[in-house]
Amino acid sequence: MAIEYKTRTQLVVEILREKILSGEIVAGQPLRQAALAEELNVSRIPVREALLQLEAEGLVSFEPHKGASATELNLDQVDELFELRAMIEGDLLAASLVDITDEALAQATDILANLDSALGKENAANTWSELNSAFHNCLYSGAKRPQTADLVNILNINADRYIRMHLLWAGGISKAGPEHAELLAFCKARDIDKAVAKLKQHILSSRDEIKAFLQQREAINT
Amino acid sequence: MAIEYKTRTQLVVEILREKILSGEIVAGQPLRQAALAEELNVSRIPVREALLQLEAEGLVSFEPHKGASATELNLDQVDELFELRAMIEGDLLAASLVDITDEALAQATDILANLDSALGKENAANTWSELNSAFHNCLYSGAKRPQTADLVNILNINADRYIRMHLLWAGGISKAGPEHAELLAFCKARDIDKAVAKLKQHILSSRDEIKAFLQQREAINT
DNA sequence: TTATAATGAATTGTATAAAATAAGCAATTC
DNA sequence: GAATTGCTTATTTTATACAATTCATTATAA
Repeated sequence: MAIEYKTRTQLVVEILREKILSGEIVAGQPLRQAALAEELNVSRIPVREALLQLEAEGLVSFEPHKGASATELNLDQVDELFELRAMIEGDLLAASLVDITDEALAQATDILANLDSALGKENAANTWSELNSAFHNCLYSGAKRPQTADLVNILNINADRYIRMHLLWAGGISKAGPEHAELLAFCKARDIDKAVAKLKQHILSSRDEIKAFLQQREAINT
Repeated sequence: MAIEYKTRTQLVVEILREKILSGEIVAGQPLRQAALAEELNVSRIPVREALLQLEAEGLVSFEPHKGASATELNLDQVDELFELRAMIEGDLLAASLVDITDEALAQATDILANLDSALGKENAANTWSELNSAFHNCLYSGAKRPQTADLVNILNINADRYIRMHLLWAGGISKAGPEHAELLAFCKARDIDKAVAKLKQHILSSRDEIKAFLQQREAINT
């Protein structure tokens, strides 16, 4: 595998994205260009460009002359985000299952095994969400829809913030394990309707768990 | 009305976006930072940042150390893009019609009148696509879904490139006029199912016209 | 002849310095 | 004393200068 060169901007994007997703950078907190530049030992230009890219991903908001901050997490966004995901990913899965390869399904099976064993271990939230993305992307690999796949990835980066928070504080999405298994079974049977229904239900049930958790937290913090 | 300050980057974004949408910057053509900077009388930094933003919108592709270029238009993308739009905008319209205001519907009626009279006049492509966006956004105004609305806008910016090209070369989307009128009638009757079906059919029929046109052009150019 | 390495011009990426802007505080006016 | 104006400072935005990379071209060797 070829090692790929990365510009400083790309590196800064990855570092900041990870810090935001993991919660190390807390929502709302201002992101000072000079401070980040010094901390990461680069100039402010790559920091600026990285912040701009993260804004496009929805993780950062950027106001002219006022600077950037990690976007806040809130209940209304969860609804919108997860419903968008259910709709788009459902459509993508349907398109994918028409001619998904057996290799892709076998790979998904492998990932699922790792996913189950990841829970409870060190750094569970990070590895879990990475494997979770890999699992879903694997199922979507049959659809030749690069633009839709890109869009799904952006939405998932945002959903990831909530999922990781939930994993971290509540220990996990309780129903995810069995739901993944059922989903994969329907995919292997090439039962498109049932697979899509299960996927949508899976996404919406994680939404419900996350919303319930957020509501609980909000109640405590008031 | 308050005058709003704009950074150079924002101005460059707007100028370049318009040039790409209007076809003045042709797809595939490399966008040299130094040349653009000199032409617009700014330094390369705002040009770079503008190009990055346009990449996030999908109008430009940016490869490290190789530079930027306006993305190419092609048939496969049309399919994906317009099908995504049909699905997402259909969903958004359904959510909107539940509690859309009469003012919004009246405004849509006004816009529609202007839309019909815009065809054939000078700069038809530009004003038409602007009014077209305004019309659709008006119908979606009842849905309180800011994230989805943002997404729809990004998709529409991309679709705009094809629509304008088609308007410019073929004189217009032939069925758009009557379809808009029917759509608005269903909305006023608050018939959600029929309105959504009409909207989807409207988006997909413009897709078909554009695809047919592109295929024709491809056939000529080979 | 062909493949490979060296060269240099063009271009992008990054650092640093200068300019522009916003927000808060002091000075002034009414 | 309230409101406005003018400064001060922190921060962002932009310009300029330099470093790194790519790509095309030429030179060299097998």
